[in-house]
Amino acid sequence: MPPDRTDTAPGAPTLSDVAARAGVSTATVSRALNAPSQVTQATRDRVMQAVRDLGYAPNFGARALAARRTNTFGAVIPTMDNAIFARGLQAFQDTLREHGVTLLVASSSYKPEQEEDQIRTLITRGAEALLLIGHDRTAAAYALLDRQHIPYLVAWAWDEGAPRPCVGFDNRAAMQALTAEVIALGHRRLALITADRAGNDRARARFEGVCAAMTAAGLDARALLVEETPYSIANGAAAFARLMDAHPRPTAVLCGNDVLAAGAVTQARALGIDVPGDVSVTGFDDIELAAILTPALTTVHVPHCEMGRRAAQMLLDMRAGAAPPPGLRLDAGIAWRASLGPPPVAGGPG
Amino acid sequence: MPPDRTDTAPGAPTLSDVAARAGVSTATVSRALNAPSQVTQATRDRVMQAVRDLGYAPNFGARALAARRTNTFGAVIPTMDNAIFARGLQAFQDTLREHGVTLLVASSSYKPEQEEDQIRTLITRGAEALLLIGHDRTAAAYALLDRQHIPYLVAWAWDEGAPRPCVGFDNRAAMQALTAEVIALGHRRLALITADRAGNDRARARFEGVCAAMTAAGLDARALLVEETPYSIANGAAAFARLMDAHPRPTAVLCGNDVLAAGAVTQARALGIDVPGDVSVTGFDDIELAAILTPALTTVHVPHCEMGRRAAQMLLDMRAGAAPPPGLRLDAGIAWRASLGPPPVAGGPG
DNA sequence: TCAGAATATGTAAGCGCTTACATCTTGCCG
DNA sequence: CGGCAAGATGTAAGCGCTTACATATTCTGA
Repeated sequence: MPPDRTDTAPGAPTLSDVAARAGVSTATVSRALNAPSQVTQATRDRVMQAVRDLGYAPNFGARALAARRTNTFGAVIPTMDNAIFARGLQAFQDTLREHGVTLLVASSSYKPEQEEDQIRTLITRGAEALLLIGHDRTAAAYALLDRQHIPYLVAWAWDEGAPRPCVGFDNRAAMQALTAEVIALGHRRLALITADRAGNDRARARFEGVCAAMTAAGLDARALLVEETPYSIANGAAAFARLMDAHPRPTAVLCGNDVLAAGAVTQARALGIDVPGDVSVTGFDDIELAAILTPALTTVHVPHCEMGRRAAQMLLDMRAGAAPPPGLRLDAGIAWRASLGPPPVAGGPG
Repeated sequence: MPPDRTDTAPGAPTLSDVAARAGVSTATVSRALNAPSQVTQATRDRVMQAVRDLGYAPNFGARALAARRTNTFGAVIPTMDNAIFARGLQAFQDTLREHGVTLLVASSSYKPEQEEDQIRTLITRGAEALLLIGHDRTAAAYALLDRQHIPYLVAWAWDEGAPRPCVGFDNRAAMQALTAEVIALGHRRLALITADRAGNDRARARFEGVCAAMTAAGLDARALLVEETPYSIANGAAAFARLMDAHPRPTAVLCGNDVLAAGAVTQARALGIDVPGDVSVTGFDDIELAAILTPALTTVHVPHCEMGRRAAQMLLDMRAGAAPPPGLRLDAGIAWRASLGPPPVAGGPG
């Protein structure tokens, strides 16, 4: 006979409430829930009925504590404000779910200390593996990850000889390729609207890509006009406005991502500047927004979904004890749309 | 002297590892972490040093189990794919954080069974209160919430005499007001692109608002062309294309939200249809996208931030034992932009 | 019919933490 | 200088669950 606790439970129902109601032990309830095949059909039915009657929901903390596993992964992304990480993360999550793993997402607002905090929070909540964006973070954050023996993977960035497992594309090479196309169209006076480069290796790599392309084409990279501002449409618009005050004006404004580019394109309209007739604009990321802007944005296409899927697979393997895999490089191509064209003849009114 | 456990801990460091290293008991470590004022400065320093040395991160589950509180709230939103809920949720989260509460977010993909699942998951993970979107959900979901004694709040919807605490705006009235303006501009042939109305009381309310405005203006609501499709830009575009095949064509296409409207506007351009010259388009929600579309979208402005803040405050009060508050009605106005104008003269080419 | 295998269920020991309570210091006052 | 309040720290009992192990119970074949 199962133990018959006093049934004056005032709080939420627990396993033993269910056990009492079903007339079995807590062990049997636990098995009925987690390993149904080990329990008689009849018993199982009784247990399930009790679960339903009581509106029982297991206590995750207690379960994790006892079972010493959580089936939970974590991801810390810089921001949820825009859609940059949305699609990749969705694919990541979907793949994890197929393997019975829940994803917890936190955001760092591009602040290193906050990222460290969020990593700690996710560990605290039982994350068995973590997805992180880019390589830049505090030594303390890496130390914490090591001390806790948490497998982690850097995504949205692939670098030659990176010392950590990573999956992504070569930000530098992709931006260099796009810039080379811009230059090939005849543009000579270039500008870049970039996110803050401090603490953001992807932004730095993209900046370097622009410089490399200029140098390779025989242009002076020091002549690149640079506006640095946090990612947002409004900031992109403001930065674009500042660039249009330069003399001579740039004929092409490269943007560190599509959100900044959206601001640039919108601001161009407000200023009565034709894109791409007067000024060309390019983005980076190829989020949904890029295609519905007017004009539609020429941008670097990032393989969001594949990256998310691969990241999930790699982390699952690592949790299972696989050796840290080598970096996985994915291709980022160019999505050609309307916002990029040749410069105005005679270099424009600048 | 504190107990000196064997220090061959292979896994992540625990409280007693920290205690051993600092030369104190686990109770003292716990206090140093949670109630620093109860511990001598010297002891506290020693503990903190040990925490740092070991890379200790507390175990949330164990803590929740012992302390019987989690300081965690949950929210189940229909989707994270688009930005509809982003701003409100951000405000909700920010307000909670000010009060030391962490937010866990889950999404239901507009599926009732999945929502029930997610509610259960959040409860399982220790949510002490829940934010839900709209009133429509399974009886089982409500039963579960009651049985678990979880305070919850319905947001993004306010209804006359709703039987549950809610905070939001009157979807029906807002859509009716916008439709009345459309009609006042001279439009007579109206169409509506709406999300699936089954299981979505907001979508139904908005539909009813359109009908009510038509009836009030002496038009036959049965003449309203309705396209029902899940929220997405692509679906909005497809629905718009179908509507443009109607004879006679509608002169105004109302959309159940801004995402559908973005699809409609984009598709109009693709079809060579001028907005608002040939056809007017309106949205609902006033997300960031609305302002940067071409033409910018006339839409219903929703007080996202205030709603999020108020929701947080109400739920915090409820957790503290306050009686369920009466529904809180916020105002939703109209954001006038370029996509709405008078119908073409002579009713257009339809 | 019965031993022994296979299956179903119960018992009870923690998982890592918090906290009521007990114990030990310290400081202060008469 | 004793005694006691106040403060600092230690002890140990669980929180709700899983799971190794022990204990029925049923089934199988000779």
